[in-house]
Amino acid sequence: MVAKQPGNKLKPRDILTTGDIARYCHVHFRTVIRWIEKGRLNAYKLPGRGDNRVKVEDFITFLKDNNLPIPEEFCSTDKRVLIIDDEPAMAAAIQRILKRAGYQTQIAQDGFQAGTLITSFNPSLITLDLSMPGMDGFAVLKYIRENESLKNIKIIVISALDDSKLKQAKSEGADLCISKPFEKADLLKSIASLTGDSYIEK
Amino acid sequence: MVAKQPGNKLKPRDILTTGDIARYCHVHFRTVIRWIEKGRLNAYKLPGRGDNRVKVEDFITFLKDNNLPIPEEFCSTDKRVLIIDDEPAMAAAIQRILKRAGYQTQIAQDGFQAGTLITSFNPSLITLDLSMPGMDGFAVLKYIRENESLKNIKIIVISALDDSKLKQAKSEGADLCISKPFEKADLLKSIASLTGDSYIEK
DNA sequence: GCTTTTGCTGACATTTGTGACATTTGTGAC
DNA sequence: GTCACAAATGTCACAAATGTCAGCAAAAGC
Repeated sequence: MVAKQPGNKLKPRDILTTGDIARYCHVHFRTVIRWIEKGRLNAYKLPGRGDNRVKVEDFITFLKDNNLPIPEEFCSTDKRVLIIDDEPAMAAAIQRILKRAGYQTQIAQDGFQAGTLITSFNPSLITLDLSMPGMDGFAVLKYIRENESLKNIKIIVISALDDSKLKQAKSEGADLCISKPFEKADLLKSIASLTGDSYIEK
Repeated sequence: MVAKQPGNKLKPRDILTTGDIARYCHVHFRTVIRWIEKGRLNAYKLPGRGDNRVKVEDFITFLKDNNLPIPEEFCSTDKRVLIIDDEPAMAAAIQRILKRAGYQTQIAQDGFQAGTLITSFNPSLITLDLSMPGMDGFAVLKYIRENESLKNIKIIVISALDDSKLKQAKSEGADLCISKPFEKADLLKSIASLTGDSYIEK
């Protein structure tokens, strides 16, 4: 039982070296250093020789900014879905469908939970039930769209409300609306269209 | 700066080992020892084997000197207070008092905002109005206390509710209760007692 | 008392930064 | 098309920093 402390192994790598990035991008690490020097890629330096270290989020930002393909290891961040629904049965149903399709999911049953999870779970997409007691779905829409760090989150409204309300939701920031009851395939297709995944019929 | 509450189970770390620093910096502890040997990082040695120990303030100084990112655990030494209140006037009043006393503040006007801010603003203390339409203050208390990453946040309940409700709040996780209307000094004293700051009468 | 974990040391392997220089790529003019 | 030119990228050798490993002993837990 020597060495190899779990703490040093960083399973989910969140700090990268220039060499790591060179391998991911299939370029020479010298090139990576030049990207850093020119400020294209955000990094910080270790004391000694000045070795560069890059946070994964900075790397992802860099990749997105330059339309580079994102390595699979980091794609998991793109498959996180937050389900906002106060009815446990409905939330569980949505969760089951999404989990089976390979998405990571979390359920929020009220506004406070939704808020904590949206910043800590960091989903790339949320499903939002508009008609929840004690929570104004439209306010959530508005807040997300006006918040710089959240505005890129895709939002699918799932609701039993009438068409005029759904139209309003779209105008206030929802990317898509699905009316209850819905088909499993509809949900998966909608998500796939927003995340850029391909939807495979089963 | 460190809270010394009698009920505080989690002893705040103010002395670090090389292993701790290695984990924080995502570096091998051998490297940390070399930083110490070269005098880049201030440390002292224990008698026996000569184990290195680093004071948190020295570590922070080291991080700042070298522009390294500071782990979140050490950011919480800041005086960040989240004010959860749906009445803009009341929230603004509390904010004014706290700002003048040197605290960083943010206001959440509903549960969703409170949730997003509690994980993104990362406050070390929150003031919570229990009686807010559309949000159950007790549910918020419960959620915070049951959540591993939030449970260390201090909570001051500010409410016009009767004593039995305030007692209930305390039993469900509130550190202190203040009944409306309150004196400015009461609020500041309460906060100071929870954060370990000293309260200076003006 | 015991066992397990953690930290130090020294030797060695690997990675990274730097500078100089070669090669490739993109662009616009002809 | 091709030519010249600039910019980006790759290559190389060297030095320095960092990582790895094994053995040992102290520290921590029980």
